[in-house]
Amino acid sequence: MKEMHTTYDPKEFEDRVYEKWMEEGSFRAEADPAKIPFTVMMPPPNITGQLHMGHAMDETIQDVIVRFKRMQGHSVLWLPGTDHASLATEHKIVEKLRAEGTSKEELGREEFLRRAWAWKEQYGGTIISQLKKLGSSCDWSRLAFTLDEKCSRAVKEAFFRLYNKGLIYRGSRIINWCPDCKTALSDEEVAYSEDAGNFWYFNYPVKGTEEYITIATTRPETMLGDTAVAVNPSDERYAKFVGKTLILPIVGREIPVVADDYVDMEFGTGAVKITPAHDPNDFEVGLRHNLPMIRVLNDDGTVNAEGGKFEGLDRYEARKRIVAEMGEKGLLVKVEPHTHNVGHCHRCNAVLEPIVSKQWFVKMKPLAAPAIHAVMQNKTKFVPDRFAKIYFNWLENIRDWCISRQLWWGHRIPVWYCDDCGETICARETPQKCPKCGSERLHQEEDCLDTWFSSALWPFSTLGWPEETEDFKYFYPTDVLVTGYDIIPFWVMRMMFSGLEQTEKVPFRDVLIHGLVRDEQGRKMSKSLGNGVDPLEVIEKYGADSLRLSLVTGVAPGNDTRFTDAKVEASRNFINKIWNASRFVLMNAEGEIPPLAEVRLQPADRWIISRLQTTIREVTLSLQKYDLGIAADKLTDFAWSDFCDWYIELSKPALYGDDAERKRGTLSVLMFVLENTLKLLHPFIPFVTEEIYGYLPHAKGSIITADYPRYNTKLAYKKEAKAFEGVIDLIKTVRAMKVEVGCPPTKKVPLYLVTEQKRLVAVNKMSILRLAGASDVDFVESGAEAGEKPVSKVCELGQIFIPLGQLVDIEAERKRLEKELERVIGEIARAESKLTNKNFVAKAPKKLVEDEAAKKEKYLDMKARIETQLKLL
RNA sequence: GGGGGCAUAGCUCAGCUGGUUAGAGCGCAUGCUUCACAUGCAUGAGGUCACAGGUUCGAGUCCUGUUGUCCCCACCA
Repeated sequence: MKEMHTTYDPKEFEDRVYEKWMEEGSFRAEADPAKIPFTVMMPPPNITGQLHMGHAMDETIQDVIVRFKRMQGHSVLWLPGTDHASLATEHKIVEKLRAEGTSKEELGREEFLRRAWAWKEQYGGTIISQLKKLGSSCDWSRLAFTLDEKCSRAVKEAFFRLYNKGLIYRGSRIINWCPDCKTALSDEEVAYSEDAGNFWYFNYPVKGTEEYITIATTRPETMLGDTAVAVNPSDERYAKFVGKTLILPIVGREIPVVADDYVDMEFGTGAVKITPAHDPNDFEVGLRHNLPMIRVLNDDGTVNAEGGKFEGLDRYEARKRIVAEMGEKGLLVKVEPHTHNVGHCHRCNAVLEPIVSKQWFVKMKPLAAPAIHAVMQNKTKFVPDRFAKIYFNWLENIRDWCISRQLWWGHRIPVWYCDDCGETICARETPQKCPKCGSERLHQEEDCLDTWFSSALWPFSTLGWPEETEDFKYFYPTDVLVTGYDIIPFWVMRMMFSGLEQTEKVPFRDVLIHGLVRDEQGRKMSKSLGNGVDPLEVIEKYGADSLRLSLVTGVAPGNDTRFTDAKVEASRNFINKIWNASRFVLMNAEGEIPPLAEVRLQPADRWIISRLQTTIREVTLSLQKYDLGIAADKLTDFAWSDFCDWYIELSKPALYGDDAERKRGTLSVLMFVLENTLKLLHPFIPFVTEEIYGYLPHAKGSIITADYPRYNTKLAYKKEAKAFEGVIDLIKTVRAMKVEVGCPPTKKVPLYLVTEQKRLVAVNKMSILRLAGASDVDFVESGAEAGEKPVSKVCELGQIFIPLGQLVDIEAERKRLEKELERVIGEIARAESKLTNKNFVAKAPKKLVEDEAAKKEKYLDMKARIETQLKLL
């Protein structure tokens, strides 16, 4: 047999183990009718992305679930992929081109796309290799990309269907425009932040009078596009002006004063300049009052021809000059500092401009309704369910989705226009001629679709939809979607309504939501703060298993968590423990080890086997509920405390003793428990468990495809396990007594026991001596037989006496006993108060009442013993 | 303005549908170099579960309110 290294060294085997899994095809999914499918779609990371801690956690959670289900015998498909991330990627490539001294306009669409694909080939794979480092057991043979042929086909199909149902339309509306990226954005892609700015108060002269109306604005440059001033209809201050005409300063345009409820009398001056082309609210006012819309900004944020002499200036330069000119004209009343929420581009952080523009939209109301119902009817469940509320809140307040982007890297909108008759044609394939006039002079819509339009189809586009492929039939709908709460509006919601609309099924049964990984101080990890921790560096230092375990322990679903080195270290220490415990078992494993069924089990054996069964049940239940943190907690507790600290220590007398049969029996139990523990641990720490599994003499195949342990009632040994807890309690009590009286732990002491469990103690005598640091155990009827000046303590098995002679400080011993007595009396009082409560006895479950009565008896017995001992002192 | 989270040991956090003496890790104290592991072992100190009410035989857990704190959405030009 190969020898295990003396220390746990993940670098030595992690890559090798992953290679082995790949070679064995362990991740490959098959549509096996004999099995129950279990499907998870990986949230596709952006091809531009680097693996960050958020991914690491998301991936780990999925991998734990997927490995668990695979071991349970499901036909598991975990489908990986990447997102073309149209805006993010295009932004990157544009920057690269700029550095090379060229631009996308210069290259033209075709050449630009060629470069983009080349870029994708070169860098798009990095995140994939990083996922492998983490141990992700996804089916790489099905690797998808939102811009590949399969997904593109689905996108066209979905668009086509929505268009024909009238759920996609083109129209001029106020949208969020990024002057840097030069594209429209959806409402969800706007990031608001409180920015310091100013409030400029301007006087607008009333035509033909000496009077003015004072308005306040945060964006003076938009005045170039003002087409009215609005006041509240019930505002008496301005009643006389309604219907009058103002002269827009600088521009000289005559604009009306209109009355509209939208205006808040309390805010600012109570008079609002109206710029319908550059503000969503003004846009609405403009529609109500039939105001002209005058767009004054170009796509790059400079002033256009409508701005007269300001044409060509950047918006901020124009702002400065306009303010200056208003000042010169004596129309600037005052300037106040003012912080307000400003929308920024999700991608490049530039300040967005609301601009009226012709774009494509998805009509949301008809799509949102079924998505709401599906969750209400529990067809899809959020875990934790509080996120359903957030989901509802979003969908109930949803507005139409702007899906067109003025970008090239993405799915080009499948719409063509006829150059002759102007007909709009939506088609799956490029049409040859206009169906209306027959003209062959057609040109395709220039715009691309929002990246999220293709992501929304991810659960089924990756399976070949709209074709009824084997994969689609077998693996769809998927079982669980794992993602962070920040993605609900972008993605979860859109997959839900898209899935329901296109496939008439919910795309997933459960949505498992996790929180954010924060830094040590609880701050969001971000590029600008530079506080992000690179998962790959952590893997390099501690191994992937340690990182994985640290990311799921002590974490509740949906809650944020902090990443600390200390946590990873704790995980590493645990894994090292497992490594060494395994090494211990294997070092002692000599000769033929009989299977568990052929072994006569000792009380300690039954105890650890029982504990294992309990752990199997608890861990399985927790994992089924997606309580990974609880599962990991129970598991580490069992493995470290019960197995390593107790059972292995208990096993040593047998292993080092002369009784060959008992030794083989103990080895059998050690091997059985170790193997099962490794299996339970495998989803969390796959590499090290696979590596150790390879050393087990009985193990067949790989642990990744082994059967997950099942709770076995026959091995539960509930009563015996409970009885054995008494032995553990005895050992702990003796240890504590020795420490309390200052007896050196190395000094072996004789024990005298008053107990009714003589057999149990006798059978475990060697272990008790070893673990408690005792020289001998004798049974007595009372403390009087326990030699000179014994200290005593009651424990579950009865009462322990240790004659310590000189070592004992009588006064200290009395105090100790009195304190103990006090505690016991307190417990008796507590139990009694419950038992004398008629309502408790009548209404509480019988079991609880019985337990309470038993407890009282136990404490009464203890009390009597302590009192006797006090008298003896 | 709307929605949501959090408040439990010095620190970071678990605690499911109400029922043990409220737990873990780290830290702290004390003691252990024996052959799996000092990335270890043992023992221990440390909590009026934010506050006030309520429901209940019974509340860290459910309800109402208060305070503090964080997040998301909307947004006053």
